[in-house]
Amino acid sequence: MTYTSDFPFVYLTADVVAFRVRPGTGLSVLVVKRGNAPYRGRYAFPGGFVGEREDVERAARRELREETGVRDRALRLLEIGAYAGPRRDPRHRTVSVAFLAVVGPDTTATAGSDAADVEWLPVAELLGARGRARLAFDHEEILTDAHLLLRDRLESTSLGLGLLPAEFTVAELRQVYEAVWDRELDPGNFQRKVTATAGLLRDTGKLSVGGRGRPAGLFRAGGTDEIWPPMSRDRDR
Amino acid sequence: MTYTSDFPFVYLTADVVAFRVRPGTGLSVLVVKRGNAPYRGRYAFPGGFVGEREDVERAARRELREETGVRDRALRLLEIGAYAGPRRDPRHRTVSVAFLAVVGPDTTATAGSDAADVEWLPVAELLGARGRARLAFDHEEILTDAHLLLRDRLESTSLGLGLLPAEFTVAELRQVYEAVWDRELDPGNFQRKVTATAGLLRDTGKLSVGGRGRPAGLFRAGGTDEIWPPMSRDRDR
DNA sequence: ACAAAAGTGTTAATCCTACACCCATGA
DNA sequence: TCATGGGTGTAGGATTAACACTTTTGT
Repeated sequence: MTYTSDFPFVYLTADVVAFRVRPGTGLSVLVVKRGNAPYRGRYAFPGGFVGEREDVERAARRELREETGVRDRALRLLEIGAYAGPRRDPRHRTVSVAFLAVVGPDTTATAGSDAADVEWLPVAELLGARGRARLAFDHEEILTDAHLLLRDRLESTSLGLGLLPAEFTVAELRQVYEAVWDRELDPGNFQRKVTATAGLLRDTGKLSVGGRGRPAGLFRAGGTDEIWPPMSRDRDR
Repeated sequence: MTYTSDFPFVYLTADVVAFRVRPGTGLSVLVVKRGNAPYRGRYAFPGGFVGEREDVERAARRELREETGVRDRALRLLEIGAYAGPRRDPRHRTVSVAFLAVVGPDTTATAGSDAADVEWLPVAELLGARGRARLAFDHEEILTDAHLLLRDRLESTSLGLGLLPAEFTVAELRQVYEAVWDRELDPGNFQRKVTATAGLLRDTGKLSVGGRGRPAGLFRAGGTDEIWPPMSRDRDR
């Protein structure tokens, strides 16, 4: 059908910047290789038009589900911001509301119905000096903002727990922080900090198996979202 | 003219939540009384359509200028978020990008060209139990978000300085914090904190005149935006 | 036994809070 | 002189950073 309007209008899309952390590859982000112009061959974040009566966050959640199969209702999306520059899409003025998502290390990319290449790419590759011009549209700016938001939220919220399986050790949680902050943390102090923050972690009583050294306790998310006082709080980053 | 589209589209508007602090009335926000349906008689934030080739932030700046005369290029707008619910405007789907602005205490509301009532209303009146249903659309939610953002930014940035004249005393800055946080602060500790934060304030060498008690030093913004370690950092709020 | 990783103890530095106290002005 | 607010001094508490040290496992 054709829509008509007496005023200038824009298209509305929802984009998702989904982060994942794996021991080997560190912090990665989910991208789709574009098969068509504009920006053919470059990477873009999963996203698409918001349905006529659809909520923007719901659209973002739908995009994430289509590319990863993640349908966790508890998964929270954080709004990064609105990207609305008049020339950001050469075809038509488009406003994208971008959301940040964190998923577990076992989340894989499932090729979308349009047979596009869906990949997890390390953030360092995309934002480093060598990685420039690999992202489509203004998605490099979106990634920069998303990365900053992720780093910031790890300080004072439990967002980092979303990057782990349901049960995890304190060392795994520390490695998540080290990957996101690109910085080593003192194991002892980290241990004390997260276990002393009331409600952040729940001890399962179980111990991890395998691995070198003394077995570690297994924890689950404790339900509290706020970390107070915040983690880190250093100004060298 | 008439615009046509093969896809569903939305209107794009920019809204400004401008805050002001005055000794008597505390923290207030700039609103426009609506003269037409929908929500006739309720208050809305200054805002309007973004021009076809206009940047959203520029549109917000234009709206603020039209209602207050403020044309300060240095005035920074902080994005609060995008408001895009499918039913937030009963006439047509409209996406509003809302910005936070802080202006000096002498900024007055200038009636717009559409002769609408432009007023500064205390935030407490609009968000308190008695003030419910005085704002149009989803502007109560926007105000809540703006208020939270303002309170948060005062902790770690120099944003509060925007609520003062070019030259001010430490006590005036403290009163700004007290108005925004709705909480009394220890004058001595506040003095030490803001003067010890490198680059935050610049001492003019001049002293305030009039007023009771010992004259206070007059300061200007020092240029640094970051306050580290942050102000306040208490969890009683 | 040794290496490796988990987890605890300890100390010193930093920063904030509370509040005492002196300073400089108007009434 | 007294009240008022500006500004500094100081002691105690909370939190962190650095690192030593013990615990518990695999090799």
